[in-house]
Amino acid sequence: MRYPKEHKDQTRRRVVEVAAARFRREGLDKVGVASLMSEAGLTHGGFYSHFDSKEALIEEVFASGMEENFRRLAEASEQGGIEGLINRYLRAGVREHPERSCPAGALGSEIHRHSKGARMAFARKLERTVAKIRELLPLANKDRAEAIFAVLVGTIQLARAVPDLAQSDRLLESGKAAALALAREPGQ
Amino acid sequence: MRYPKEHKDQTRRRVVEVAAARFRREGLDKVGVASLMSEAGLTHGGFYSHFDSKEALIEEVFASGMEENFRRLAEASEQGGIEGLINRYLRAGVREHPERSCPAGALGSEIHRHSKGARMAFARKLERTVAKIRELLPLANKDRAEAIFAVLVGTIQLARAVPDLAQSDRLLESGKAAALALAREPGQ
DNA sequence: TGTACATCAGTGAACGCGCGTTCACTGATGTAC
DNA sequence: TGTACATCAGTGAACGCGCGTTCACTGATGTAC
Repeated sequence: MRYPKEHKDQTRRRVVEVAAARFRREGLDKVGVASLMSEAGLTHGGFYSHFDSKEALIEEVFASGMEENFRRLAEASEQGGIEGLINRYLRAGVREHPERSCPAGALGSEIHRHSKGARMAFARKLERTVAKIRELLPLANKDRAEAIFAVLVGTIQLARAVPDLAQSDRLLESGKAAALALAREPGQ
Repeated sequence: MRYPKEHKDQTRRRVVEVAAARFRREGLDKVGVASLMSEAGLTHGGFYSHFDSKEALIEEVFASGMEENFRRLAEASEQGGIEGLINRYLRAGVREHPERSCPAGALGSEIHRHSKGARMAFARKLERTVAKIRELLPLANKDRAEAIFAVLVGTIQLARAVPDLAQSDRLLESGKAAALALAREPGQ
């Protein structure tokens, strides 16, 4: 078929994008290579001319996919500082759409079972997000950046897991209030 | 073979126990019925005289399994109050042994993809754990119980996901300090 | 300008494997007579 | 007390299915002459 030279890169990026969404919604294990490729408009055989294995795709997704989420959080913080970021992260709409949400929230408990490469890529993303939070904090509270992120991750997961909407909403509110308290109240 | 009357119940409990450990270590999807039964000393065919489906076992595990973890947290809080509970939850040893750890930490991001029954059973466990935390808090901070639990869940997951031990240790320390701050510092 | 050929992204059949589930069967023991 | 039979927890072969991966092939287009 001989495509224009940038064609293969475009295809690869499309597969990564599709995977980034599907993985977050359905989990890393539940999404098959064939269904991924077909959603990208291709057949499954071609997968291996782009990636060595499914695990290699997972690494790529953690390394270069899921950027929309970080961008959205950064934007929200430009408008509303740390409070803007917190509210954006724990919006009710985010609970219903894991496919566009934070990787740590969507896949947190699965990552440790994957390759070193995937975990390293995840760790780099985590560091960057924590750094973003840290720069929004007053000097005395900078060492709480990791924990603030942990409240957000834990809260969105619990809010998704619980089937009762009222209980879920309460979890979100409690998480927002506590994350904000950690950001603003003076440390010991 | 005709076994004594309490035999079947014992077998069922053994399967639930094995599943509770394996699920937390390997994930709900990665553990097969056959391997579960063989670890319980049985063949896979017998599974369906105990449970309607694998999903029914998952519900049972959330409903009645994983009790050791709650008991351990309750014990730690009898000795050391909320600080004892927090330190127990975020011990380095817990990071290395998801199979005996908190279901929310080990499976948090997978639960929302499962049956209503499983999610309801999880929600009940969550409520009980949050109530336990709440009773350890000073009056002014009782509404932070959910968020304190969320820090613990988020922190243990991030600490497990990250491959660098130093980064992981930092996450645990930050989580402990923040959870304690939420418990002790006066609310707004 | 026209023809022959090399390239290579993508195709689709095939692989071995483990999954969840079904079902006819086994055989030790409790129960009925 | 001794024998015949019912029970039922557990067995293991078989099912259809989707998985990740391999590989010989296709065929439109860029390149060489």
